[in-house]
Amino acid sequence: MDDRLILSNVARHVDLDSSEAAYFVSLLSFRHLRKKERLLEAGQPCAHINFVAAGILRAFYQTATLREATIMFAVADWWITDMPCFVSGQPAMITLEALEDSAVWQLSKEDLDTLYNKVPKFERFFRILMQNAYVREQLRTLQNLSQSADERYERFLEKYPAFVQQAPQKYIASYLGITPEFLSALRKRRADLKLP
Amino acid sequence: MDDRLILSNVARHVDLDSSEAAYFVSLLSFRHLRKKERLLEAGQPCAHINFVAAGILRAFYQTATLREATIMFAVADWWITDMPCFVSGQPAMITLEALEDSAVWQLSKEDLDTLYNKVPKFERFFRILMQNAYVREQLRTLQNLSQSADERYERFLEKYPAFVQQAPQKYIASYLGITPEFLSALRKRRADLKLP
DNA sequence: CGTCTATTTGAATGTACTCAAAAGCGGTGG
DNA sequence: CCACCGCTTTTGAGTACATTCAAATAGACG
Repeated sequence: MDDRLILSNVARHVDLDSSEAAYFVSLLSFRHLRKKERLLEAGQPCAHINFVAAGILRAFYQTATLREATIMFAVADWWITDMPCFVSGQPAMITLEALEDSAVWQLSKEDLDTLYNKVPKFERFFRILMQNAYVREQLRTLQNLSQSADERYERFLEKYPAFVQQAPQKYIASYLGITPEFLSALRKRRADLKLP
Repeated sequence: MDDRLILSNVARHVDLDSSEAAYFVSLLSFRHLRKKERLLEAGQPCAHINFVAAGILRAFYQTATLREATIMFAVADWWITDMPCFVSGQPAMITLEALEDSAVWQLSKEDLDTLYNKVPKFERFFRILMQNAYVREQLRTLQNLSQSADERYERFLEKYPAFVQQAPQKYIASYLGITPEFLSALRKRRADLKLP
């Protein structure tokens, strides 16, 4: 399997020598996913953190009223898991599903704990990863609080043009916290304003 | 100054020997804040991460329409800063204000970077801190997306009873993403349902 | 006590949702 | 190759949740 992408991802924040890199790679397992296949199902134990090697995944939460809230999308070069449950050991609350044929590297919680102890550089790596994730999530909260659905959609288009290509509209709506019908109406209004 | 609280906070995740603890404390500076005094003002450089030793702080963002979005509250034993700007070096987007007379320990970005290198255990400590912050923020996003204002207020009461005592209602409203008038109406409705 | 700010109240408005149905689109099998 | 099936997106009418604005009331602090 081609481990260059994940190694270059790690190399963005820490320098590994070749034996550290080899050890890290030895802990990973590679997995293919068909479109609509699930990497994690709500209720199951969340034992892995996943690095997307190819394709696109979606993390979503099934609400009480049988609706879905999309937590995040992850394309190649992104990490994704149910972090609350990965950390706490509780059963997963979210489901991870492939939006198209995809491939991931998986690292188990036990192996990650071992890795932290054997190669402490990974403490730094995941510290930076968590820090960035926190920052992204906080900015998202800020936008949810201070902006209208229309503005949030605008920011989403700017920030994640890749997702707009690859994710069905109804999932984008559920990421923005609006109904698909309303997103459709927003888009129509935008088109009417700009084209004629 | 009494450094026991901050040392016990660190001790929750990593064990420091006495020289490491002494070194850590030597990097901290202590600061008192009067009620309404600001520890950080939007537009200024965000040079410090802060540990609340006493009192309560609020982090808020001033929106385009001159309204405020409350990002978080922090009581004693919590860490707070404008993380996006602390990390990136950009000018602060948020303001940190004391809701009552308070006291904080401050650690500068440069000193923290030095600390990471001299005492790598702090990589682990802040990795866990960032991880917890990310998890909290993601759960908040989830609630914002999937719950009504009424439910969000209910969860807030359960999760942060301390804040409800200490923060004025209008700030709680702006944390929940609703207007003070609407929170007042919600509370009235709750009272009418439960008391008679 | 008086002033200033926070909270409450109420009416009118707007933003986003629900429900239902039609139209569009993609994949699959005949 | 195209016709059909299932799923996504669009459209529209009626409704609910939350906001705005204005004014009254209540609380905090000097």
